[in-house]
Amino acid sequence: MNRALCYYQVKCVEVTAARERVLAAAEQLFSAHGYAAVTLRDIAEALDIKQASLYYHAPGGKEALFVEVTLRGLERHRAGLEAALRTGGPDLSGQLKAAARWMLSQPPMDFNRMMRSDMPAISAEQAARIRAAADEALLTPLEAAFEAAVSRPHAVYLAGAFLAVVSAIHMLPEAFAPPPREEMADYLIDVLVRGLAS
Amino acid sequence: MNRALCYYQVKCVEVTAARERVLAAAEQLFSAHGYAAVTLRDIAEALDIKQASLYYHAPGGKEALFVEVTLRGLERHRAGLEAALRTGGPDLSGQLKAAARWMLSQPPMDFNRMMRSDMPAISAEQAARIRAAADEALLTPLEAAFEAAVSRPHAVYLAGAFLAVVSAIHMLPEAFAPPPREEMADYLIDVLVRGLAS
DNA sequence: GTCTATACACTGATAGAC
DNA sequence: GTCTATCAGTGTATAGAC
Repeated sequence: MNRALCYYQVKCVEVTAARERVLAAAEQLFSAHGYAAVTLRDIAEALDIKQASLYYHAPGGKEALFVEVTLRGLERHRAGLEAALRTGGPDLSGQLKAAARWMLSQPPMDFNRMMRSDMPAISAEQAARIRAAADEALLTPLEAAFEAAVSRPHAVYLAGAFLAVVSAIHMLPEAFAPPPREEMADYLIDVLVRGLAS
Repeated sequence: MNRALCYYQVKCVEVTAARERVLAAAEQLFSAHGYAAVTLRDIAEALDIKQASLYYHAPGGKEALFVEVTLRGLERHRAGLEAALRTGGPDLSGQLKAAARWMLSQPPMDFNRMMRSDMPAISAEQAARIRAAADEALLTPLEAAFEAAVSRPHAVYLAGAFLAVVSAIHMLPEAFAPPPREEMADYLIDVLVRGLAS
């Protein structure tokens, strides 16, 4: 992407490495606080550069930067989530625990906030792209896993509930999460699979 | 509150009624899109007045307005949630379904976004007040209900998971929620209580 | 690649007329 | 109660030096 900036291989390495720092900082801040709450100065400050310098790496401006890192993050989520579900073992419980571990290893994504606060703030076309990517990256693979494991209608509800709970665990403030978040997730997955009374 | 504005009873009625409109519009917008994403002009536009006119009803400005409607909303949630849990019947399932119905009847609150995006944008003291109110209004009553019904550790995890799922259902875009949200909530509560295999 | 300087729009907030 | 007018501060974005 944006290979136009890279004329020689040796140069390209440097360019993409520097650009990576920008994208990573932007992704971290956007995913943590949302599009409206994060300013370009916040991102620049995290990189210890000035706001205007961001335009060298992200000539498209704030919205394009947000869309790029969000789509990138969703694509990474899709790949990691599908891999986790595939390698999590034959039973649903193990698959879900692997999926939760994967999600907890990534920068937290607040899908509710993305849909209700971030999407209305950007152009309709870009919002539609992100919506579709989020659907394919998160809901679809989880829905398939539930569908394959339990004979129940509305597997998509279960996928959505799973996503909501894991996201909520991920976004707990540090003060509220002294036990590892993975343990919380495992605990709640056991409840989901076996029921409260077990 | 702010009774200083009311000198006569007859005047007071008008004042509080007009003020109510402002608070309701502010609460709706803030709770839907978050503190940073909503401008005073957005609120004024929803009321069909000019931005400066808001300062008659909310002399404290944007942050004070946000804190007031948020605390008000949380207090309403606390009262309604406790009532629902009390009147939901003897079994946990009925209590949770009543609680979900209550929450779905209210303007949706995105607690994750509140904690991660809205709180950092306001003063630390006000943020602490809201955090404490949210804890007491939502987590505490639900935790007590789980604790009373099932002999399990970590009832607070279950309370948090319940909140996350109901909030997520509440915030689904209309396009994704043709079946009544109450049915989704009931479905997922049944899964929670009885387990996936049932 | 990063900087300074700056243009321009938007936002929160105040003052004062009606 | 609501308005117009206005201001300072902030945010995005561009131009150009180094």
